[in-house]
Amino acid sequence: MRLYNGLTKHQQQLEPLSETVRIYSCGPTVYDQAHIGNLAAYIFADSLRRAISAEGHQVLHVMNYTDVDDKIIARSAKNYPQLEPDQALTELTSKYIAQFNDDMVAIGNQLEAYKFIKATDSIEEMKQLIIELHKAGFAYLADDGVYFSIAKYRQSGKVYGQLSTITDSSTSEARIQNDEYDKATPHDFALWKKQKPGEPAWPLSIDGQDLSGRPGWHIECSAMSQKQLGIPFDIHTGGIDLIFPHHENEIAQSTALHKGPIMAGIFAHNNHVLVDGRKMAKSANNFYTLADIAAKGFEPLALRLMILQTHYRREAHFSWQNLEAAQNRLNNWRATADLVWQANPQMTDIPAISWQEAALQPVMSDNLDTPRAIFLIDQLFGQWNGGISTQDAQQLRQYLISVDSYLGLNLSTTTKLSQESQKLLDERHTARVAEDWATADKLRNQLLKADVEVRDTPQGQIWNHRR
RNA sequence: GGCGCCGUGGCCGAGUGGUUAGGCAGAGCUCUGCAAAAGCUCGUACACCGGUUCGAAUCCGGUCGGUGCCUCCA
Repeated sequence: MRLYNGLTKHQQQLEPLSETVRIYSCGPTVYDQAHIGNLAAYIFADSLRRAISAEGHQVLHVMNYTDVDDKIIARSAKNYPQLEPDQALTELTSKYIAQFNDDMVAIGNQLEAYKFIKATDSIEEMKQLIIELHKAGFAYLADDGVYFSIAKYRQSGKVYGQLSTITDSSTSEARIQNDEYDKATPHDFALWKKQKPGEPAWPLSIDGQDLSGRPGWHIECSAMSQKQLGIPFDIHTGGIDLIFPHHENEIAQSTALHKGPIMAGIFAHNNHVLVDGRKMAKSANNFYTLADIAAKGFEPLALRLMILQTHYRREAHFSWQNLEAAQNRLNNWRATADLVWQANPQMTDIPAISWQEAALQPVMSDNLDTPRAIFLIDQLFGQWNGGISTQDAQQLRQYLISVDSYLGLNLSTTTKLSQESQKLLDERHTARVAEDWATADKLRNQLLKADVEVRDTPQGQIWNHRR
């Protein structure tokens, strides 16, 4: 498996650090419905893990739920004013965690393949890390919380900003203006924020000071990844917008106390989903959710295919036309999948594109080249319009399993025709042989009502399930 | 302002020096009793200007346009 590493800006061979490939994916902040752009990041992470697994590696894939942060606190206070802050928080986050899990399943991600972890279940580890960072001189106390010192980090010989290649001069001006916190320097970031009135809080005391409050965003991922995967682990994923400051800060926190390699060997970031040329975002109010897609009659899996048709390092374009194209392609692929049940002994066709050429493994291990994989599938599937031979049908069954293992489109779940439908199909065959067109057409309509489409070829009828 | 990325036919999207990628959408034709996600054909794409080269969508320079991060963000 070759992967582009944001750390080195080059592709490299994935060489597992241990028997199990350890992946950490920055998960959702559970204060609202995920939109398509958010989901794209998880489709990417899921595809990556699928590909690594398919290569025969054991994988431990951890994803966090960020279930405490400023936005969550604000939203929970607003939605549940009658509850205590911590109860309101739990109420809100549990609702959206459930929603997120539903979305994950809907878009074809393998929920059972992840180890999920909530930030609020790792507060102790976060506190411990903060205390150690403070003890080692990388953190300092301020009026409103605990901060990480970039200067101290650099003094210790470590590099800050290697992912984003960001410099002091490039950020300082913009950041000072937005600086609401009591930082020593603009780059420094909060490890811990002291409680304000009406906010949930966890106890923390350093140097005898009561710092009760909540963890900063970045420390959550550092503590959770370290707890679940150790240091260093193999791959860290997230959207490109997480490169700075989130991942830079994670690296600093996780690396400050360690000698040797930094927190993860490979950082893999997916690009944005665009709408009308602009990044889909809550703040821009140009986002769509799975519910919006469903309302227009499209399936979440069509969205998955639409996302996968663009390489993860490139910007993907969301449009209804694009989604429709993906939905049609998905439907056509399913129709081909149904051929698995319709092997025709008369057919001797051998695919013009060989099974070997259509193998997904080589292209998927080439930096997760999903567009190429889709092209190969198109090539292969386009060959059985007149029917499929017994041997090809058998191989197709195997191929579908492979497609599903990589792309998660559930093509191999194709089901046999029901007995009733099969009976109608047989009757229609008889009617056609007898040139009783009226009956044949009637039967075709009956089948359609059972969501079975039929077409006639010189070799006989071919059916497919309608979605 | 700093650091990046991108610009291919209606919509996507491959293609890193030399034959039509492909999909979806559209038009026409054909096969078929009709129909069909069937077959065939078509629109002759590569932002612009230079340069390198026998030859560039593909390399180099510039121009224009778009956009991302720098603030919560997938």
